[in-house]
Amino acid sequence: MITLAEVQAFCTVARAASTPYALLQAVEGITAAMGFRYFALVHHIDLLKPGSTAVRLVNYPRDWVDAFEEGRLYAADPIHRASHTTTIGFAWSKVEAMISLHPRDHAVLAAARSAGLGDGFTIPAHVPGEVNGSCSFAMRDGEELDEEQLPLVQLVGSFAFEAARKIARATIAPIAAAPQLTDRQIECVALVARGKTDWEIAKILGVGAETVTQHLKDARDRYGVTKRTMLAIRALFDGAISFADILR
Amino acid sequence: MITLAEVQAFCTVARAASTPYALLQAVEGITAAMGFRYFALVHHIDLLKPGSTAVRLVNYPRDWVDAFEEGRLYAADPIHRASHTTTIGFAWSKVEAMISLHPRDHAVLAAARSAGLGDGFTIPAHVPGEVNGSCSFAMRDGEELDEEQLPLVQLVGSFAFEAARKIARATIAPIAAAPQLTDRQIECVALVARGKTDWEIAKILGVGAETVTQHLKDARDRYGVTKRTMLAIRALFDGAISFADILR
DNA sequence: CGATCCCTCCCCAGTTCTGGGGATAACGCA
DNA sequence: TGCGTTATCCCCAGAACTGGGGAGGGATCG
Repeated sequence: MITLAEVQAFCTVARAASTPYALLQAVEGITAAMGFRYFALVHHIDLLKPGSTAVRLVNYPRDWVDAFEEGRLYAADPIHRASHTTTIGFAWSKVEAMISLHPRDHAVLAAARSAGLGDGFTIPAHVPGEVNGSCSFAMRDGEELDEEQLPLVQLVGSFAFEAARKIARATIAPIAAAPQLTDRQIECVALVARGKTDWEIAKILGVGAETVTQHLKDARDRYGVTKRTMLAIRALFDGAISFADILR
Repeated sequence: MITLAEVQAFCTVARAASTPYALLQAVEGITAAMGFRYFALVHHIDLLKPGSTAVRLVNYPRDWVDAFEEGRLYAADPIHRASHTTTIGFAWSKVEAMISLHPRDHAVLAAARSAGLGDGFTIPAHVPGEVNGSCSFAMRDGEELDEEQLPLVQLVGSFAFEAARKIARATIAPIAAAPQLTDRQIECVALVARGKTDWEIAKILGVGAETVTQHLKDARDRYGVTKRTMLAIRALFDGAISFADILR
């Protein structure tokens, strides 16, 4: 059982780490201290792509890492997908309650188990405009999570990811600086995201159709995209609009 | 000084809270126990807009709340802006090191102080595709933060926000059960979400353009939508595709 | 075996979007 | 006062999407 003091000590060390290796050692130590066997501190993108400088600190079983990269699961992995739906850590056993699992997902989970991974706990790490990431800790197959300890595990995960992010920040290019849309542009984009045509949006806002077309033209320019679909999704991603605005 | 056990107890209570009022009471209790005076658990959007299902639990001084809403600071507030750049909590005194402050921002901070707010600690809460949010705790002006305690404060903030998010979600009528798309349909939708045209998708997948058009036609039918933008967003919402699939 | 689903391809007519050009007026800021 | 930003409106041509229709082949399941 780990103590709060140990977590704070880890936090201090992690914050001070200036190289991935230094952080890796600190994470290795705390992982064992928390009773876990494996950890994975990653951004959810293709980590093998040349030129990638994303966060990647992993000690998962070799077989599973290979299978994961083989299958390009960065985005598709059910644990990662589940981490996109919450702000706090969750046990892997709860994933079924968080997202709907495709048969393919069950296959992924089974493959992870057969590679030696047991239950685990994943802490999401999102920053608007940056690639999503997460910090996971896992047991060997057959071992059980210590529920009591999970809040501290969550703290460790958050600190570890932020430390890794700080180290990588110098080299990670943000997806793109989130441009600021005007109020009117946001209103138009929100309605686009609801599947409205320019003409319908114009009726709703009480302006001319040409005006709406112009607002959307400007908004596309700001994001540097050429399709209204991309516009809606980018606006969603950085929080200019939200699902709550769109779906009812 | 609060203990980990108290945090865990709060977590249990918060998780069980099914109404904003129940959560409010729990947050009030823990705020005092942590030695803070004020809290603000909010989404960074216009909280007065009718029909909003956003999170909003606040006990800031009345003057400041009014000034805040008057100035529509939801996304412009320097504390909120700073919270958009990190995954872990931060003391307000560190904001200058996180973002560049305009004279306007200094005015905002001065106004908050003169309304009675002292130093504070803010925990960001981001979920891709949702409005950004945060949970802040603040002292009276003149009092000092207890550095030792901040990790626990961060935990409390995370749990509180997630609990509020859960309650806010429950008030939204559940969306129609997610239809299952075929593999090919999902591939097409993922590329649509990246702003590709049918012709481009056809080239990427190595099939005829008519085939892609057909897959997207079928996918729209399954979701009961008529626009590819809606299709992409619905698929995003229920996890058929993810932001990581789209943005790199 | 038949039924059902999935993937593939095709045609067509009408609607909608996109990227070029324009323009005017109002507002705040320096 | 001038400059930038925002919001509003207008025209046009070509590209893209949408909703109808139809059709063949393969896999799976009862």
